[in-house]
Parts: sequence; structure tokens; C-alpha cells
Amino acid sequence: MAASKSVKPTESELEILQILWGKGLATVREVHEELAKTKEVGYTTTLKLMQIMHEKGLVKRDESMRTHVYQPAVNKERTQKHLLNKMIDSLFGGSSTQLVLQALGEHNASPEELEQIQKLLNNLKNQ
Amino acid sequence: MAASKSVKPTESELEILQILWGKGLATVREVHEELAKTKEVGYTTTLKLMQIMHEKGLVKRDESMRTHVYQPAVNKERTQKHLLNKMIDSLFGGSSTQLVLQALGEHNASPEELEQIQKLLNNLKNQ
DNA sequence: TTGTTCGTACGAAATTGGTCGTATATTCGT
DNA sequence: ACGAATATACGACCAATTTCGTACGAACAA
Repeated sequence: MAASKSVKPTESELEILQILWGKGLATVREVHEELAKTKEVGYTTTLKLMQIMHEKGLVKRDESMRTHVYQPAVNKERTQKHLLNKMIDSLFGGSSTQLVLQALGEHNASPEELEQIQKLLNNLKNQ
Repeated sequence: MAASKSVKPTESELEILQILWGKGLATVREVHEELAKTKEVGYTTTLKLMQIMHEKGLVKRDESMRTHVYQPAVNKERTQKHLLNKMIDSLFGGSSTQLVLQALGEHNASPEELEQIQKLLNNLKNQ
């Protein structure tokens, strides 16, 4: 319930959600193993984080087995959209265009990606 | 010094920077007045925040008068870029294209803005 | 000149996010 | 059956952020 509304995962929670969005289902150990690849962190830290995320409604879990199985409870696109909008408001004065220009100018996208953007752009123009 | 390197303003600091970027120069009171329009906050809170930002090198100030005059010490575009990159990494798996698609799909840009993006896109294609 | 207003400085509480140690239960190999 | 490995729960702690009260000096108005 409350969850999908004002979702504001923290930095660490986002890392975990990323993994969960990728795997669909995962145990704490699996998530932890994944996290540990890029980060120095204790197992119980990961566990605690995921327990908190569960309280917050960011993830669901199946407790029927000794080893609980977790899955994301918030939609990836919705969460991205939400945080993106926050950033547009707080950092780009509400102008998504400004953000797009910055993003495109900086990172270099492949020709295929540019084509993808072009398509969307065409749609928007003819609408 | 250290400032312009790894700038990571907090949420509140960003709000203040926004105002400062807009005004160029401002006293604590001016900033506070502006903040108070959208937020319930005490004057000394704003003051303290700006003092801390000064320590961190996020803002400069002219102390020659009793009422200090502040100005941003970090570049707006650089800061935007920095935070944007962080978001791209943590939320869009490093793909700026994904972010662009989300941003464009959501907010509706004006024809002029779309044209602006188109121009940039053309540049990128021919490069 | 004297009290009210306005400014800075500073310390300290409250919050939040992240970290882990430790307790305790379950499972598994031998 | 028993010790090692593995799981969850939970409390404590630390650091960073945010909040504000209080002190105190300067400016100003009557």
C-alpha cells in the first residue's frame, strides 16, 4: 500500500533494488554476494537493510522457508520515474529538457541508442 | 579549493544553491525568505546551513559588512552533471539513454524544446 | 541613552542511514 | 548425536544532516 506512493529508497536500498529487479527473486545471501562484488560490506548489514526495506514495503518476502526469499515490491519504472522527477524539480528547475540535454551532452550513446531516442522524438513531434 | 572536485551537496544544500544560482548574490535573510515560501523552517536553521556550506566551500561570502553576502562557489552545470551521472549509474545501470527515454516519455516538452533536442541529436549522429 | 530589532556564532538535540556484534534457532555432515 | 555452518532477529553505535535555542554584538529609533 503505502509503498508504491512516496517511494524514496536510500542509496543503499537502491543498490539492493537494482539486484532484485535483475533477479526477480533472491535470498539475502544471493543479494549479499552480488553486493560484495563491488562493495565491502558485512552479511548482517545486508540482512538488516533488507529487513528494513521489508518494513517499509519496498520488498516482499516469502517466509515459508527458513531461508527467506525476497522480491521487489516496487515497480522499477515507477521508481525511476519518481526519482527522476524529483531530480528534474530540484536540480533542473522543472525542465526535463535541460536534463536531457545535459545527459546527452555528457555521456556518449551508441548510434543504436541515438536511433532509439530519435524514434521517440519523432513520436513526440507528431503528437 | 576541495570544493569543485567531488561536490555532493545534500538535499537542503541543493535548495539553497538553487536560490543562490538564481540570484547570484544574496543574504541569509533573502535566501531564508525564499525558502520559507515552500518550506517551514527557522531562520537560524538556514543560517547554520549556509555557514556549513561556507565551510565546505559550496558558497563564498563577503564578510566586510555586518550582513554577509553569499554567492555560489560551485558551478551549476558541473554540479548538475555530477549528480546526474550518479543517478544514471545508480538508477539506470549506467545507461544515459534509458534515463533520456524515461525523462522524455514522462514530461511533455514543447515543440521548441523538442527541436533543441533534435539539434543536439543531429550533432551527435554526425560525429 | 536605552530598549528593540537584526545579525552572526555556536552548541546541542533529534533524525536518519549505515554498520555490525551477538543471541538464538535450524540444518547438515560425519 | 554433536559440532560447524548458516539463517534471522535485534539492539547498539557511529557519522552525517537537520533542527533550533541561546548568547551576544551592532544598528537604529525614540
